[in-house]
Amino acid sequence: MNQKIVTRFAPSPTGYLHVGGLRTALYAYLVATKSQGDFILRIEDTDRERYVADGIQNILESLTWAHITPNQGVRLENGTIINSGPAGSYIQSERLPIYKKYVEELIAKSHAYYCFCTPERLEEVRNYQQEHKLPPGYDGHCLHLDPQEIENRIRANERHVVRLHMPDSGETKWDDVIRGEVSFKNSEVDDQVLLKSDGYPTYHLAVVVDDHEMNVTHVIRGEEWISSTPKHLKLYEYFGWTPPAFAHLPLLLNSDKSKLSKRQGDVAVLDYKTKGYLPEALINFVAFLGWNPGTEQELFTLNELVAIFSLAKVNKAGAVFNIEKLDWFNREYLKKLPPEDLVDYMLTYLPENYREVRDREFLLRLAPLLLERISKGSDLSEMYTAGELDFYFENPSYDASLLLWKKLSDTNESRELVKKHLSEIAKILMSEPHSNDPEKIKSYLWHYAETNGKGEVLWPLRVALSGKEKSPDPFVLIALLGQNESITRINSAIALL
RNA sequence: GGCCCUAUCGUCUAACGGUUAGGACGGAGGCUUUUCAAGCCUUAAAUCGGAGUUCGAUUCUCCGUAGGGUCACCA
Repeated sequence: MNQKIVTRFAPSPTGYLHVGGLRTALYAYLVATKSQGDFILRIEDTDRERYVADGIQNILESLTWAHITPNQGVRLENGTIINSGPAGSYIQSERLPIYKKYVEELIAKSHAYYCFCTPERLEEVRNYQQEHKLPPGYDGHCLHLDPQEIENRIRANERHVVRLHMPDSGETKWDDVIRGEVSFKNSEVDDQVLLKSDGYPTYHLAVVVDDHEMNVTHVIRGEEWISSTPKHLKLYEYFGWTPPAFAHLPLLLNSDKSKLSKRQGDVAVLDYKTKGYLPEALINFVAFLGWNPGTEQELFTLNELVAIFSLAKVNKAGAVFNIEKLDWFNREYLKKLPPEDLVDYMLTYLPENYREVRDREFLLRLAPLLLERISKGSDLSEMYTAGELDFYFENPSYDASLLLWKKLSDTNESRELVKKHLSEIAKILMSEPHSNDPEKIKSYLWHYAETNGKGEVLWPLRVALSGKEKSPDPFVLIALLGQNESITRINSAIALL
């Protein structure tokens, strides 16, 4: 691929970055990076009412966490927000004069016109159209205003907007990278507002002007933009610009197939971070929502995705965001974590004081045991809350009857038998010369268990060590706890019986 | 309602117009086993419906149906 591709991700800072946005950003990043082109981050903050103060921060944090980093426009460098590139500012609210200039050009060419209609009148028009089942859209009321009247009303400071003048015949079509040819009749496209009465551009104007000024070659965005693409195409035509390629991505869906929303689970990227999903897992998962490599490989690093990704293999139908599959990806990536990282990961989901109780060596042994039983960090927090983790850090307390294997009835004879086994095991553990050699100990214990009945020996031993009905096996626990602590726990069990 | 988009297992998806319609997640069963987890093996599960084109449609066309998107001085 020798064409240098320029893509952009252009969120508006109205809250948090959600996973759908993450996928859009990912695809745009992959396509640009693959061609060694530019991936721009632009902030579309032309709606002052929905503006959220730390919106930009949240977007950048989310992308940085996911390793999707723009090389132009707004980005994070050493924790501070920078905004730079050949096009000047990449925050639209700082580009107002540019939009104004282009709007004036459009008006001069009669491709746009002033409109003085009040919100109330527009509301009435809408209601009328709805009642009479007419196609919706602006009725052209201000299209043919007398130039002198326009001038007077503007001079009188009457509130006004500027609208795009769509032709009433013909059609607008384009060859969508993902969907093939899409076309709309011009008469069915609304005379969209381009410049609002507060002097800010609408999305439709700003996106076209900026994509052009920033040399964007591929517009990669969600399917919800399909129906406004004709307006954008008309603007390119009116300005005499070559339009970029358009790729409209399939939507991400809730399990009921509606557009992915907060109601049915987490949608914010940082929520997934908080829950303990690894960025590699989220990225890998989200990459597969609407795309596949055409092979049976499912695990890809970001760089591998860069190498193999292609818009040509993106499919058209919406994709349900299936958290179970995400969990699987996360488990796969958890398995790949180096031991030290695993400990740090585990520790962030356990109470502070837990790291004081045990030394690093112990935690290094513990982490794989725990991580094998969860999908994500928040599962650990839940296990802790449920009291399932305490025995790793302190002597467990439990009912003596738990020490009896299911095949033994709770009689004095049984208790004596268990007591005998535990005493024998304690002896084995205390005896030299196999101290501190888990493998040696295991072979001795295994031998004892095989000759005396595995269930009758191993079950009470495991319970003595864990105090739980379910836990890792006793050999693993002895290796984890060490000989001395194991003996202590066994003796406590004997005392219980 | 107008316009637009979409349609393969429950979910993500694969299949030059010719396959026993494949894989993954999840499910079920089994092996292993003192319990749990992991691992391994096995298994159930899909081409929305109807026409047409064709020797042959999951695949191409049309019509239905269903779902979704969009119809703001929001993006």
